[in-house]
Amino acid sequence: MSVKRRSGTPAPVFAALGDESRLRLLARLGSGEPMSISRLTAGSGMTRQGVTKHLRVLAHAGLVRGRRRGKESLWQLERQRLEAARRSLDLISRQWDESLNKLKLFVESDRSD
Amino acid sequence: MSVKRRSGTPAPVFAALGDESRLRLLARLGSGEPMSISRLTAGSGMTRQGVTKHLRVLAHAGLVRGRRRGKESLWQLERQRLEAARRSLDLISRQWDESLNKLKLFVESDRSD
DNA sequence: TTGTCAGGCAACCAGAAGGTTGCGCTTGCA
DNA sequence: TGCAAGCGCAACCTTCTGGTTGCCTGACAA
Repeated sequence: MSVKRRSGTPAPVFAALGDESRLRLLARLGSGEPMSISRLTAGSGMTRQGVTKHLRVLAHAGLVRGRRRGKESLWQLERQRLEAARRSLDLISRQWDESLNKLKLFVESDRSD
Repeated sequence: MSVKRRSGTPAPVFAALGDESRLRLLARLGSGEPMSISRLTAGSGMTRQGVTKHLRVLAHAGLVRGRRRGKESLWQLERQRLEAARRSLDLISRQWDESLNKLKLFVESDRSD
């Protein structure tokens, strides 16, 4: 395993996604090629350091990855985490469905008319 | 529309999901019947007020709904938000895929060998 | 009517989070 | 060799957040 993460809980990923600025960064990164911090900063309405902080949060959640090329550092999306998060939502939703179904069946069989 | 929400951004929903305590509450609520605050508090390791606060956050994100019955207030999941959140993730992921594909096609057609 | 159970409201607190500024270090180019 | 671009680090500030405690209100059973 290359990245140090306890894969047990999806909360950190959701927390990382729970900020407008970060979602905007993800959207910009989603448009294709890796981008440098300066480029991400331009038109973002905040400081380069602000962008850097957000990128680190995203990276710590495994949603993004950065590498250094020359004097600039290029960042790109890391897709697997998004899918993992989606699977978590699926799980919760499905668990809920099953419980509801069981409950419904139980209630209906209980009427016994 | 019954709930006051700007449906533009999914960030609040993700932010609501980005906390372990709240995920645990969702999991317990996902196991079927609506539950009262006292019942949710039991075994949660925090105060009733803490639980109440989290429930309010979840409710504000549209993930949960509470109604009063007699002297207790019953809470249950609200599934549509979960699906909406999942769709948001789908969207980001798909947008990314498309961009990557375009880029790949472009690069490959550029080689022209 | 009185006691108790379930909640709501408000104040408070410590720590985390979003964001900025200042400074110093490399990389690359003229 | 010198200078500017791009970045990292650290300190700082303000606001938000997770959680608690204290007190008061409403529902209901005896």
